[in-house]
Formats: sequence, structure tokens, C-alpha cells
Amino acid sequence: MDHEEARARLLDAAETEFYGHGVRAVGMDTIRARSGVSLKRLYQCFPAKEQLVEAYLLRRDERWRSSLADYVATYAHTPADAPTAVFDWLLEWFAEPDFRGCAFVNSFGELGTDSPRIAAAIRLHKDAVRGYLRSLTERLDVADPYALAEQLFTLLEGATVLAAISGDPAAARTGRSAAATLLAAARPAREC
Amino acid sequence: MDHEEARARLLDAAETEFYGHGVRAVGMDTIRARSGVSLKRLYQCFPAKEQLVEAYLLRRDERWRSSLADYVATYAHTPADAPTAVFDWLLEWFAEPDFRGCAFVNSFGELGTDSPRIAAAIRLHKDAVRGYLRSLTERLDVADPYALAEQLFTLLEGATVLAAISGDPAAARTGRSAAATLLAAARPAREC
DNA sequence: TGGCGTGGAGAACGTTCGTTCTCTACTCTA
DNA sequence: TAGAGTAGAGAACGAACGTTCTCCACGCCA
Repeated sequence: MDHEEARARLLDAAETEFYGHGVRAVGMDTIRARSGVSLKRLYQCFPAKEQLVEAYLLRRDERWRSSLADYVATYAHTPADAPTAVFDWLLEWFAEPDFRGCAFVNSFGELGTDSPRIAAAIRLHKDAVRGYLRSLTERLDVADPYALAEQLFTLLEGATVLAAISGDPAAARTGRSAAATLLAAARPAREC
Repeated sequence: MDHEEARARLLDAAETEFYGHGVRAVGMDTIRARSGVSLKRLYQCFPAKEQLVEAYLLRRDERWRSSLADYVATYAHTPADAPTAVFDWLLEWFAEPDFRGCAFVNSFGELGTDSPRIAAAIRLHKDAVRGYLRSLTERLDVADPYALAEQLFTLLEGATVLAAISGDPAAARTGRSAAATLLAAARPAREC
């Protein structure tokens, strides 16, 4: 097992355990056991737990946004369909058996106050999502695409929180219907 | 100091510390030090940390909803103003210096998987908020008040998450404008 | 073949956790 | 004043944490 594979297995274990139970609830020995990587190599790859958490969040950010963007690119045939497609993707995510809300929101609640590095990684993710939503609304014929993107972002975050706590993926449908209404209201009123 | 005062001081300390730093980050000795209640009395009032956390959440639920409902009752002069008044209250909450997001969302991320009692307290709170929002939309002349309440709930949760992570209370204004648009769209289209 | 450096297994370190125990001081009642 | 019960301060306990260290087995160049 070379350095790259050890790193990947550590990040896989970190993602499963930290996302599933919270960061503070999981010890480094659990990461070692689940990854099959020795403690010595673990600390060679990540000199401290905080750096493992940070790397886990950065990798999850990239994968999460890629998955969303790929889905929207595939299923939204026109720019006007993109915002609702975001919520279709959310519905699939919420229905995954190990869904437990937004990893970044959960980590922020746990560590945001006491770890500036992790707080920064979390803000990086949220800003990237915001940027992605803006790229979708900028293509639409609306008066204020940034304001619309912020509203969609708010719905996305709210749906995620409510789906996690209630356990009901249908929260995505509420977000979707609200997004559709906001989208319709934001379009220049041609038909009037 | 009698039993009631000890209990209140413990809950005050628990609220400050658990909300400010997360539950797992705060030890029982910190609660003792901040409350001025001896460890022996602490364990007489709350035989385990989990029960202190549960009591902290239950008390916060009552106070949080009372504060919101009082504000809305005071400042919303018509039923139609109530939904946006909710977001006016949020703006004030977000601007408080120790605001750190929703205590229930944060606790759920930390403990929701491993502590059924705390998960239940969190769901109780969210269901109570849902019920309150429904009581507001039921008074409106809209086709589906429950669906509208769920949309408002989604915006409320999303605004809270984004305000906490970004540190910008303006997230409440985004929620407010989206709520106003949804409210207008939900009203029977008399004027058309 | 023989030394040598790398890597794994897991013991060990010091700290902190939740929780319990000990000891002392004080306050009531007879 | 003597005795009994309560409460506080804080030591003590076992477990778990993040991190480091020890020891041994194995693969490489002379």
C-alpha cells in the first residue's frame, strides 16, 4: 500500500465515521481500524486530527459539488430547468440510507467556534455552492440573479436541515416547489 | 441556594457553554465552575450529562418560541404581516453577539445519531415550530396553508444556517423577501 | 550473508472526560 | 453542649482521548 492509497483509505474512513457520528465522537483509533492503515502512517499523512478533518471536508466539498453539477448538467435541458433540478438531486441525496444532513453544517456546529481552520474550510464550501447557484441564475432572464441565487441557497440549506432532522426526504419537494414559485416570480412579467 | 435556584443556574451555565462551544467540547466541571453549583448538587439535579443536555434543550425550546411568538404578536398587526415578522425577529436574533446558529441543529449534528433522547427533544422542538408556523398560515386566505408553512419553515432554517456560517445577519433579509414572494404567490389570484 | 532502514502492531504517555467518593465544616435539634 | 445529618471542595476512579514510542519482522544493497 503506497502513500496515495493510504491517504485515500484514511479519507474514506474519516468520511464514513466523522459524517456518521460527528468529529469529536470518533477517535483516531477508530479511523485506524476502519482504514486498515497503521497509526504511524496515519500520523505521517495527517500530523494531527484537525488536518484529517480539514482534508475530509475539502474532499467532500469537491465530490459533493461535482455530483450536484453533473446531475444538473445531465437533467436540466434548459437554463430555466436548472434550479428545480438542484432540488431533484437533493431528493435523491436525502433518500440515501446514510444521509445525515450537511457535513459542513454539522462540523460547524461542533467545531466552528474553536477551530478557525475548519471554520474556513466550511466557509469555502458554502461560498463555492453560492458561486455555483449564481452561475445558474446568471443564465436566466431575471432582474437580480444574485438575490435569486441567495434565495435558492436558503431553500437548499433549509431543506437539508429539515430532511436530516425529520428523516423525511420530502423536504426536498417543499424546497423545489418554493424554488419554482420564486423563479416564476423573478422572471420579467412579460405575460402581464 | 435552594434546589430551584441551583437548577436554574445549572441550566444557564449549560446553555451558555453548550450553545457556545458544542456539547462534547464542554465538560461537567466547566458547568460546575460557571454555575457555582457543586458537583454533588449538579448530579443530584441531573444524574447524567445527557439529562442536563436534554433539559437545556427543552428550556431553550420554550424560551425561543415564546420570544418569537411575542415578537410576532406585537409587531404583526394583521395576519398577513405575521410571516414576514418572523424574519424580522430572525434578523434581531442573528445580530446578537453570541449567535451561533440553531442550538437544535447543532446538537443534532453532534449527538443525533447516538442519543435517541436528545434526537427526540430536537424533533419535538422542530415540530413545535412547524405547528406555530402553521397557526400563522392557517389564518391566511391561501389554498394550502400547510404547504406554505413548510416553505416558510425551510426558509427559516436555511437563513439560520447561512447566518451562522457566514456571520452575516442579512441572511434574514433574503429569507424575508423570499417569504413575501411566496406569500403573495399563495394568495388566491383575485386581482387577475 | 549481514547490517540497515522502513513499516506495522500495539504498548505507553499525559490529559481530559463523566462520575463517584472522602473528608471536613456547618447547622439544626435534644 | 453533644450528636446527626447535609452540603461543599476537591481527590479519586476507570475509561477514552490524541499522540508518541518501543519493539520486532521484513526487504534492500554491500
